[in-house]
Amino acid sequence: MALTREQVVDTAVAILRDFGLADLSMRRLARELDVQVGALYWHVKNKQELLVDVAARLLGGIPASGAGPAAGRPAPREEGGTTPERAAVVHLALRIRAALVPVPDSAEVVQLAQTLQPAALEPLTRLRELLEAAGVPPRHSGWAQHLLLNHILGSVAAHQDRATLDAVDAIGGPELGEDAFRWGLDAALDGMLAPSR
Amino acid sequence: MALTREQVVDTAVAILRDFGLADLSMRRLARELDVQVGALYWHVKNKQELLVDVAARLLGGIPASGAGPAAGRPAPREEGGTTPERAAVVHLALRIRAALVPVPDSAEVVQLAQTLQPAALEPLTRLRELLEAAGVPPRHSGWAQHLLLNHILGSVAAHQDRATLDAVDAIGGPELGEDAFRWGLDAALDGMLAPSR
DNA sequence: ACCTGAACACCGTTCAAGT
DNA sequence: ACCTGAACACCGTTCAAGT
Repeated sequence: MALTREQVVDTAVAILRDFGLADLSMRRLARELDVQVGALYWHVKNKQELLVDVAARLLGGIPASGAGPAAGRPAPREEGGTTPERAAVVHLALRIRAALVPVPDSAEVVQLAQTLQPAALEPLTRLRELLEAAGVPPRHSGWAQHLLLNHILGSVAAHQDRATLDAVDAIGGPELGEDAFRWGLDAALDGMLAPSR
Repeated sequence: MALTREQVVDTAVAILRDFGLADLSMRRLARELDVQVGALYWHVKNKQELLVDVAARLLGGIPASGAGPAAGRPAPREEGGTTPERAAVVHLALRIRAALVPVPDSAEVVQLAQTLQPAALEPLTRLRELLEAAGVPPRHSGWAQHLLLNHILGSVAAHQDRATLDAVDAIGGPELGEDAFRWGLDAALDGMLAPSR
């Protein structure tokens, strides 16, 4: 039976997950699927388009989660210094990070997809909506979204590079695990949600 | 006369600046220098090492600037809500961004260099020192440095991708210029320098 | 509609051999 | 010490031709 685009994307994700981006070539992909390279180009325009699909699949498993749309009215401050809307942002950010951390070079792939087709990555647009619900004014929510996304992707990349470098050479630098991520996330949110802004 | 490592790095920077990372191949570099490819490998271990040197040169032009070492004692709060130490951080971040923005794909190159040889990029270690001087506790300054660096590199990359995509296709998304950068920088610093942290 | 075979124009890296 | 020539093992993309 005929090859499908889904098979192509599935296999691409599998190669990325198991061997990293350097091994995710069109030729390797074709070999894995037992077809000639040219066959792939009937299902996919080019490699970039394929990587956008890969990124979408990586983030596709993230559920909509609770914390529904309470946009419009300003977020109420709670006694603990946080709000449910802010907690929803934190929760989504952690989910995105958790989805990417186990997949090598996923940060690079997501960044490419984000610049090529921002609308294709639903969880990232949701992040922006949640930021607005948490109190970031709409004229700044795009900036806020980018700040958080850079933090997430930077954290994922550093974490993975750390892991591979440790296995090879063992050089310096701070740990940059989930603790560092939460610290930066909280700091950024504190700043972005400050009453002055 | 003989080729030098400086010539190799200089020419690599020139290619990056004029044509981008996709055109910066060892073969193209050799052609530009009128030598065979193999000759490059006498002066440079491999392409990654070369790119570390390229990144160092891109950031090398940034002067030490004022705001000397006032580390140790806590930063005094001023009436304007800012301190000279904080201003020094902002100033350096803007200098780094300004140095990278005109060079295509420079964010990618710097990120690679930063993970490969963090100590090779002096302005980035200085950024960490300035953050400590501004009040970030040493156990968090590595995290803070990474948060700011991700913001800088993300801003540079988005700005450049924007420019190239606009020339081709014209798709959506926020502007993400220097205004966005300063907004995120101020927000992040507000959070990181908050008394609670 | 879907795929093969083969080509085009590239890569990074190595290394014997030359000067 | 410094470089050439040539090879090895790859790339992404295109496209006539087959079924």
